[in-house]
Amino acid sequence: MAINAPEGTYDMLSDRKLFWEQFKATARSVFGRYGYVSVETPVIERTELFVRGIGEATDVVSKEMFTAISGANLTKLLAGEKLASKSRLSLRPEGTAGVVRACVQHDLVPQGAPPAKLMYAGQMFRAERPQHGRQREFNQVGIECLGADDPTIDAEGIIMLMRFFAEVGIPRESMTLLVNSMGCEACRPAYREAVLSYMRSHEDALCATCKERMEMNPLRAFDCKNEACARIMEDAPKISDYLCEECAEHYGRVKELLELAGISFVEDSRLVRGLDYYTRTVFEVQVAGSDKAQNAIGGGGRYDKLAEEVGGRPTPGFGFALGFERCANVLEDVGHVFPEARSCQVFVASVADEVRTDAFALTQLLRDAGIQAEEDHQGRSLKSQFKLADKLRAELVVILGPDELREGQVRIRNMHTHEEELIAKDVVAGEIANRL
RNA sequence: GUGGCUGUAGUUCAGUCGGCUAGAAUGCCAGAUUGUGGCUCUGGAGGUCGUGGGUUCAAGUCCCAUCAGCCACCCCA
Repeated sequence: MAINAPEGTYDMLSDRKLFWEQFKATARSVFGRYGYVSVETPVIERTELFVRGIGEATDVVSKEMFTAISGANLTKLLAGEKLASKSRLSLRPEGTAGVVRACVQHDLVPQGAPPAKLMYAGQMFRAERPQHGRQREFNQVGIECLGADDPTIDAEGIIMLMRFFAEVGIPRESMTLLVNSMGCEACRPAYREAVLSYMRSHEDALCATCKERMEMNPLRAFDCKNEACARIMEDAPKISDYLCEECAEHYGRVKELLELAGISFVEDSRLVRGLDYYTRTVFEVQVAGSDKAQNAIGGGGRYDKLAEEVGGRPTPGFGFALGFERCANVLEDVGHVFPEARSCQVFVASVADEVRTDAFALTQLLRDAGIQAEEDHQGRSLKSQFKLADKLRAELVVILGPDELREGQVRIRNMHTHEEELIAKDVVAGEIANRL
């Protein structure tokens, strides 16, 4: 019985893999200009980290995490025994918690230090039913900046995200940047109360799920796609009216800096991120004109309380994540030409079996000279070897024939111009390198 | 987790009311006089009909289960 890849996962085959590598390289290049350096944290973390960091009540933690259980512990668990805290592991559903954990663990932001600017790229896992733009295993690129609460961090972060999208080829006009401020621990409670009492006064018209989340997290009602709820929430209290002086100033400065940089954005007071750790700035980049449900290709914000939440000293933070697969979907929609993995610059063709050993030796020689070279491994006819070279999109074919070899020469054919020339065998590597 | 649609050569798809050896296109392979690719022509190979049960004289076709895909809800990048 053939076994295929699990639900919601996919094999990244050569062309896709090449694009992913280029995508990451572009990220390193763009983010590197802003001082961000690459790190890699474990794909598994202690479940506790996500519960405390992201929030127990969030959907991501309460129903979308993959829990990892090592061999013997599974038996324990099935027998009804409890696992030691250190054995409770989960596949990461997002990247921020792990990076912040690493910052705290290695004290990357000691007293008086400049902010730590880190980027990462890798798989994330969420146990959801897959659909367009949503996989159970997917790839994200993200950044985290810890140790500075200055609005310039937020602004430059958003700017560089937009620069990155532009650089990978997503047209600016197809993207909408939404920004909002969620306030801080000083001003959010009052706002939360205001929304709650507003919702209570309209409780009858709200959908069932919104009624449910009223007590748990009323702000989430802003995300509801139910039309009646959306209409009601339209007139709900606005966070902007409740921000404390510091938060209002911070938010105002972020917007000012974005405008200064010529980044257009839309203020959206309904934008509330689903992860508990966000404070102050939140933002999301949506793709316009998409009839698909998942239209957010990147998002993030400020999380000034997260480091404390995972046991560190108070350290302000800012970060965002962007979805690789979602970006690829958008690029497909706009007709982007994706790179194709190529494995052969030069093909070494044998005219007769007696020269196969020479062909083998020459192929190795070319590879040692740094040239991507390939030969026939299936005893194909010369004609078929040319067809193969054509399919591999070789630029040059070296033709080894008994006649030429007797003269110490080989023939080189340019596959684009069809021109052929004779070259002395002992200088062939150099001559070929010159022609590539 | 809930719901809808789908699963037939490598790929995209036909396959009637359940009925003979499951087809096409494309791709692949081999030829079209001497040692040369793309175009054309000719020929060839390639199918556990997702998987496992069931109904039937007979199942790609009907039923059940299961796996996977697509899409939506929920939620998120």
